[in-house]
Amino acid sequence: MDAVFKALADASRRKLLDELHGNNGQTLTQLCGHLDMTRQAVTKHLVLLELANLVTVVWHGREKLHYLNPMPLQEIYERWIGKYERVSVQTLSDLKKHLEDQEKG
Amino acid sequence: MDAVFKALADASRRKLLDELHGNNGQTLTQLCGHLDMTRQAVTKHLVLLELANLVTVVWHGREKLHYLNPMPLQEIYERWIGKYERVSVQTLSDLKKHLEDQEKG
DNA sequence: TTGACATGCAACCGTTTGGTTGCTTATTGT
DNA sequence: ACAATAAGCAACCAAACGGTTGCATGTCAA
Repeated sequence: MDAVFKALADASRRKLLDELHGNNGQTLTQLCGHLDMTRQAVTKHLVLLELANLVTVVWHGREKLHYLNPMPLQEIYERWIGKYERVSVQTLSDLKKHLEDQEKG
Repeated sequence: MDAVFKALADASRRKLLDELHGNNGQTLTQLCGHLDMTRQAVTKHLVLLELANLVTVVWHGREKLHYLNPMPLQEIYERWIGKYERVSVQTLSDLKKHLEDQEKG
């Protein structure tokens, strides 16, 4: 879980996921074309994505094909974000107003 | 968006959100009770959560009350995670198998 | 076979992060 | 009035992060 959140914390890595979402199975050099940094930097980002299981690699000769794996994202939603759904947004603004009025009066 | 992902990247901060989810409106010292670090460290975490708009603060005398705001989480789901929902998980394993068979034969 | 191409590995570097300590300020309750 | 409580501010530190450069390895195609 921590690895997934960490992986998502960087904009370049989210961009890589976006690229694969648009065109799955790209090679490393293809992915490098979308980002303004060296191949090695992209490699490092991809390693983190692989560790988080967000990207799976298939070697094809000398080419490394990258595939998006959305499973961890669904898990994060189901097991983490989902539980915050029922927190009332109204509750907060109501309470804030209440306290402010209380201090004035 | 980036601030939210960054805020969620740390386990201590996610724990703080969890604590507020269980018991909303806690003071700073209350929140410190749940984490094994100094008050100042917790403050820093809370600042990031506030910047990400995940936590809203209401001052009440000398006490700082913290409230969970789940809105950014819902936005992340709707505007980011949601779009990955339709990526077929099957596609990947199928392709992987295909390529592996291809290389053997 | 050999050159070009796709990738890996390792060392290095500045900045950010997560935490600490020490001190200050402001509110509260007796 | 004053001691205790709740919190803020600033400096400092080690480790992690995001990126670079230089070189090595393996595969393909002419």
